[in-house]
Amino acid sequence: MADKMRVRFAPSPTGPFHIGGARSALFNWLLAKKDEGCLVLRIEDTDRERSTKESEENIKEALKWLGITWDEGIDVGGEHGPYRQTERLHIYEEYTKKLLASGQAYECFCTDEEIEAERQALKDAGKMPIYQGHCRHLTEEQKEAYRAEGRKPTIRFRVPENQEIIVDDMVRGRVTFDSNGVGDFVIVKSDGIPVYNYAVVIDDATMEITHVIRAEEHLSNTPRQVVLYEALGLPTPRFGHVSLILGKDRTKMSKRHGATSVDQYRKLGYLPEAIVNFLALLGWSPTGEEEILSAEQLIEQFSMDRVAKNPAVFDIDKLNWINAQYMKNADPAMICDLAIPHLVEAGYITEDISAEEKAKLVEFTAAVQDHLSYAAQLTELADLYFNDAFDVTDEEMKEILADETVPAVTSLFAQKMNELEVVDFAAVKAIFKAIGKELKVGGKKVFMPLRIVTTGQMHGPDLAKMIPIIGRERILARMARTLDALK
RNA sequence: GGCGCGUUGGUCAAGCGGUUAAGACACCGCCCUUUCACGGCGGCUACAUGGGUUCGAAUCCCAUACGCGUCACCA
Repeated sequence: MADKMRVRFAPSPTGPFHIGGARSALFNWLLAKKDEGCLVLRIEDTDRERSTKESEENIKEALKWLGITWDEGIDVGGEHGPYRQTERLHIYEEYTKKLLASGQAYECFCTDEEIEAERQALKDAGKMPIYQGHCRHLTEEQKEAYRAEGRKPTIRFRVPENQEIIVDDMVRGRVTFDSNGVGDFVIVKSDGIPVYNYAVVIDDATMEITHVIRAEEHLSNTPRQVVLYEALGLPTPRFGHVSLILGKDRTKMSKRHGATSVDQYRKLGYLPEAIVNFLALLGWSPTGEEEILSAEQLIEQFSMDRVAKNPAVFDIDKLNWINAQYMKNADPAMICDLAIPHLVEAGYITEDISAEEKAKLVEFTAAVQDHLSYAAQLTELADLYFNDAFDVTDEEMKEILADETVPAVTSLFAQKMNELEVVDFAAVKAIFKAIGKELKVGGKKVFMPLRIVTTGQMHGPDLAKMIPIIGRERILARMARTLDALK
């Protein structure tokens, strides 16, 4: 095709922006970037009950945060606007008139109750619960009678019978459906608002979308759309249905599976590059063996024929690992900023933290950032830095402190610390070395007691790094206090 | 229930008729580090089942099982 590729992302603003939506957006974006095509952002807000302005904002913010930019659509404009479905009602109306005039669509006066009863009866009889066409051939008199009753019609599309509907899918291959299994479906609700399956067709066609990349849950809807493209005489785009993202229990990701919105990950202190990297790997795989890939690399390598058919389970361990890779090279001040709300919430600091305290905290962050999967985890290490009043109750720790070498090690440590002019990493490291040498005890017998006595923990970041950050005063006070308590 | 899609290790996955069935995460072990981590090295574990087609099948076909999606005046 000579024309450039035009793809779109068309979320409905009905809740927090889901991680699955982010992946769909990402795939479209990667494809557009790769082919120097155009990504359109359209808002599908025909569900007026559930659509909110906040959700729309949330989606835009999340996309921007992830670095997914759109070339055309809400906010940025373009030649195919407007880009919000509720602002396009007049466009749909034109097409509806044509369909009605040609008899390809008709008014349906059935009530919810009638439809429901019919559906139930069919189900009970073990048949397909599709609309039986009760209103297919109403006369003008019958319609008038219904109107006089106060019934407001919906508009149904007359689905052609005995047709094989073919969807040539970029990821699934050729999928065929029988038109008899579809049933006349509603295209315009009784309030005059078009239904998703209808609006999406007109929008994609009039926006000249060439490739529709979306989640697999839409595959079963596609025959309806194909049949509409044909009826409207509009060009059908290429489809690509990407499989779903599942939770640990192999069902569609939902609240039960923990954090599911982009926002939640952002707040926990995950980095956008890591999320993008992780999402790209969920359902797509690179040719090479390297899995840590920048957006530029992803764009270069991305292609639809490497998109997997099978659904993928969201693996938080892998996300954590990928994020940790990006965290290592990240600016400690930034990580610290991301962690601060969590430190406040955990009660370690208050929001009005001084510049001096903040600087210390950044130092601390720098010392531990290799240990973090995401910024909020800093709270798990925060005791190290903030808690001067820990108690040693753990039996294993007590045992280590009961060793005969401990008194000598601790007192020599205190002495050497006090003699120090500058307390820095090299100096502390030298002290450890000297203690081991002078007392002829192994590394473990030097480090473990001192670690426990100064931090109340058995594991943690490099002690020689931590001591200068916590400071001589506090370190020695902690040690004295702990030793005292054990007597 | 109808229709549709899927099924390679615990997880993500490569594989497109002939491979010792890649790689990554997790897990385990070893090394490095006089602690802890990081890092390095190594190990563990897989083609859902049953029939075909073929000289040869993880790869092609058909059944079965299981999972998921969809059948709204939601998107």
